[in-house]
Amino acid sequence: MEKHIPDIVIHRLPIYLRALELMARAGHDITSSQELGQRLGISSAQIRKDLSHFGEFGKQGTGYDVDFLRQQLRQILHVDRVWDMALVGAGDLGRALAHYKGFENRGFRIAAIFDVDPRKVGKPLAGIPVEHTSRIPELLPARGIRIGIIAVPAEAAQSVADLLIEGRVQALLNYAPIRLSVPDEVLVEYIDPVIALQSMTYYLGARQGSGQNRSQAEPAGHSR
Amino acid sequence: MEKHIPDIVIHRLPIYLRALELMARAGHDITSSQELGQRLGISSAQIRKDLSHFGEFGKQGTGYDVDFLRQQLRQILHVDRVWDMALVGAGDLGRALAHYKGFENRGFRIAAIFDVDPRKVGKPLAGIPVEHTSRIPELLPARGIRIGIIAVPAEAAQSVADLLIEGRVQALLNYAPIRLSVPDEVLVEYIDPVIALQSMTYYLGARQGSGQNRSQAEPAGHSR
DNA sequence: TAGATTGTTAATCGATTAACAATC
DNA sequence: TAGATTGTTAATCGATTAACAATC
Repeated sequence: MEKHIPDIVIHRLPIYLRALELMARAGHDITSSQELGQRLGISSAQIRKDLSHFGEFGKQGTGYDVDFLRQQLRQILHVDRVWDMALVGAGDLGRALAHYKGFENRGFRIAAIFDVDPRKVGKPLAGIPVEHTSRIPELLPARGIRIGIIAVPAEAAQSVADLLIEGRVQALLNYAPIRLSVPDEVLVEYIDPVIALQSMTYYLGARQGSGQNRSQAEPAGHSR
Repeated sequence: MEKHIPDIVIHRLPIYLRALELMARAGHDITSSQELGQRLGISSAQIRKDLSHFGEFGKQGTGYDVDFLRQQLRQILHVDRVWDMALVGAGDLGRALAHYKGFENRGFRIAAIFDVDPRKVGKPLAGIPVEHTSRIPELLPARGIRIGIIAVPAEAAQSVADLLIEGRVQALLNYAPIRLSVPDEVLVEYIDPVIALQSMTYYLGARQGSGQNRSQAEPAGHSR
């Protein structure tokens, strides 16, 4: 009987894990909620509270064993295994993802690549043969792939999502700047750099620039 | 005398804007908080509350003029102009970002590219000459660039951030899977696909797979 | 006018933090 | 033992939602 754990807590765990991996590699054996919090800009109380949803991992007076907590988080997040993923889109972004070294060791691997461009189909990318997008529903279930990455233009993203779902995928990482409509049981995470940039320019706009970049005509003024 | 607006509200505005751009392109003239909310999976009350921080943009009984609200949000987020950005890292990811069409029309442009690889320096990428990373502090201020994108390996990310800050950059978009330490006044947003993926595998792990992907040795079991 | 939807208030809900007993 | 840090409780803080008067 699992009690419900807030989604926002789940989203912080990978950040804790990433910090612990780094500490482990730096030869750190022991840490504390305070040290971890300082490093991440999070209060120590919050880290202890978050972890307490899953069990007791520390020792009073000492803190946490870096490697033990790391293993526990890997289990909790289910990245103590390797998840095969299907990448759709072999353009520039797809290429970058296919070559990305950061998946290895963090629980993920691109195991299949799809594109609609006949010039790309058949040729390997990062050692993986590119298949035609239309074959997604046929090929995925047999390979046990449960995660899809969408790296196609916005116009194609929804139809690719539909194909992936037909292929029994349960989680989508969407790089297209568009909201997907999917069944309730399918998880979606979005990556859109412009969304991140625009929340920074909100704050930047109010500040002084360098004085050099005012060449562009400044429109009517701020809201209000 | 601006009252303080919660950061979480600011982070939702670009999502509203993106939806409005889409509606505008689809020929939608008018919308309502309800329609917008349904489309985004957000309550209508929240949308009205968020917007109310900045003024009154709607009409009782009618809703919002799509184009007017879109223009207002563009002003509020300061993307009613074009922001020049410096891209650091001309590898696969840098290439993908340099060619990315999604910056145009949403307020951004890559105006300078840097890399340390002498084979890349001097050659153009997406029509922009690649300069050596060491020239960042010298070149950025003169060009009025206030935003930097970090697309280099994790090991190099902090030193690149330091160079960008020396070059007077005020906002960083960091693709390296590492937390940067920067002065308080510098804004940072992080993009790490693995963080997004790991929060989904938390939920996926508890579910049934297809039965085919159990070939990999399953470790000790779930937490607890 | 009747119907619809806003902007806003007050109530609810949930997340963060402070504090501390337990204990290594 | 003295010092440190956990896990947890209760208090605080902040965000979301429900409801509705205002009004187009």
